[in-house]
Amino acid sequence: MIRVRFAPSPTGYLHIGSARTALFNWLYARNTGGTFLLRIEDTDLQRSTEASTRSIIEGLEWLGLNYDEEIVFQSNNAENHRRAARHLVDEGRAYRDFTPKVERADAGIKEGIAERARAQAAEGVNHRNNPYRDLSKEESDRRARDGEPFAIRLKVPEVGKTFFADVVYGEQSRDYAEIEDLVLLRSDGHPLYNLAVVIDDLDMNVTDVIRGQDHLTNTHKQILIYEVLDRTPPRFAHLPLILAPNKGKLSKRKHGEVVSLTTYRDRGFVAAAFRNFLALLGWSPEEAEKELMTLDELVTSFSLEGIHRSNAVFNFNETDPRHWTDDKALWMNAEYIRTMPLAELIPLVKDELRSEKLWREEYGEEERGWFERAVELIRQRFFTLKDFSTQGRAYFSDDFDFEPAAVKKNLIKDPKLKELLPQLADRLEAVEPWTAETSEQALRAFSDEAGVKAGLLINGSRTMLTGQSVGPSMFEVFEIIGRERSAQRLRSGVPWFDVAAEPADNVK
RNA sequence: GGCGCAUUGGUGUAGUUGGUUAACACGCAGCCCUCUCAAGGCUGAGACCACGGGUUCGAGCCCCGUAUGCGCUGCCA
Repeated sequence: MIRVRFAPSPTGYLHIGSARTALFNWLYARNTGGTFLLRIEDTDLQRSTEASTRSIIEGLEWLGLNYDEEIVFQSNNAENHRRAARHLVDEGRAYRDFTPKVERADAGIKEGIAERARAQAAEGVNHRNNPYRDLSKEESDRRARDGEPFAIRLKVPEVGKTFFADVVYGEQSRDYAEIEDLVLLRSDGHPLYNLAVVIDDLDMNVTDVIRGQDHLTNTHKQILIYEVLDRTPPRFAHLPLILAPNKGKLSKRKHGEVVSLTTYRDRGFVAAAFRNFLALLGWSPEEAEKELMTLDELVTSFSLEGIHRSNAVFNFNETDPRHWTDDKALWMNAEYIRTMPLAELIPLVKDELRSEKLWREEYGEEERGWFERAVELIRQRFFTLKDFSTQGRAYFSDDFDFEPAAVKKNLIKDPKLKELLPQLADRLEAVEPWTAETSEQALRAFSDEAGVKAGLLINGSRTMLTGQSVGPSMFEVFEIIGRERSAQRLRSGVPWFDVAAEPADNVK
């Protein structure tokens, strides 16, 4: 029976790389009929926050990745970890290190470590030269009893190698000489990552560890711990990383909110679309020609064998509103918005309108039919759910903005429109019944009489009715907006001759 | 510095046991459609498969080296 876990550390929001790791774990569990677990790795008390934990849970919920058992908080298992560490000391597999703790500033730490490693390499390091490594049991016990602080380090054997077969990256081995005597327990008694994961994965009977490739080399240390514990390690499958456009690591500090999963929810992504997109980053199904996949299809076609080894670049451009995130993700979201069953889209649109105070209860009741037709009409050219409340605003409210460019191009350009549009309103008011076809007949007849091109009236009407220069077929718009509202808007006093004098964004 | 991992058009990917015009999607350009913008249809540009050697009748696929990128190297996870 397969048991997998997603084990994020709550030191920030859930970012898309972690979200993908969660997705893959979940897909694998569902594909194999296994169990998907969630463990919050909050052993770093300084950096862990409750807000992060919430963001992780919310994110998983949004993506629809339900976990099968109670959430495990790693900090609750600290006593287990300590017991294991002490046990290893008793067995002589680990030792107390009485070296005083050196504080490290978190910022710039990577450079510091690399530099130190370089310096050590230059003078020939021996990872086993810790003076306390071979301290006699008696003295070690005595100093501990006397209250001298100590960390517990694993006593890595002098010679040998660790091996494991990664499902994605294949056979891996690492010489013991490459592995330092890692700290298991801090001098303040806090268990550290490598010990904690091993103990908890064992506790939770995890059979397959699926996680980011940044842990590939850590795995050797964990294998070592499994060995001294005399337990068999789980299977490991490491995932390629998701990189920023410059092929660097995705980070909050450098890249901001584009890397946060909740940003996608908040900016109008359909969860199914984003999930679909994420699944294709670093994995591809056997029938690769199919990219738009339902959840069921993802579940049935998912396999660890389809995971790649090379990192994937996630494109985005914060400065360009049109390409603020990956083009393909945006395309996929649009594809979902225009093709998903209307019944599934409606609730999402409802939430969006509600959050913008555009939702009216009638839309769910007597005007439900109208609402569905309106959504059907406008969804065809939307990219995100946000578009329903921005570009789609005029369909749900009489209080909408006019795009200055649209006003200029479709209204101000031809002064005749000032008289023609109200006249068109008169004509339309007489149309019976009110449909796209009848309004089209009326408009075309009027344009012939007036001796102007239909396009002039059509484009002018579009801007008068929606404030925009682009949108669905105008006659469909007439039908949806309704006869009275259409006529009213055609006559409404847009002061377009004064417009040019006003600041562009004040045009209303 | 050491160790590890990776390397197919701008991006995501496909490329069966090495076999001849390197495929698909997004993006980009153009055309068609058309009341605009999308969608849709068609067409196109864009990759000497990181580079250099080798093995072979033949290599994107195998081997070696180099470069580049990424990861780990912490009493962070």
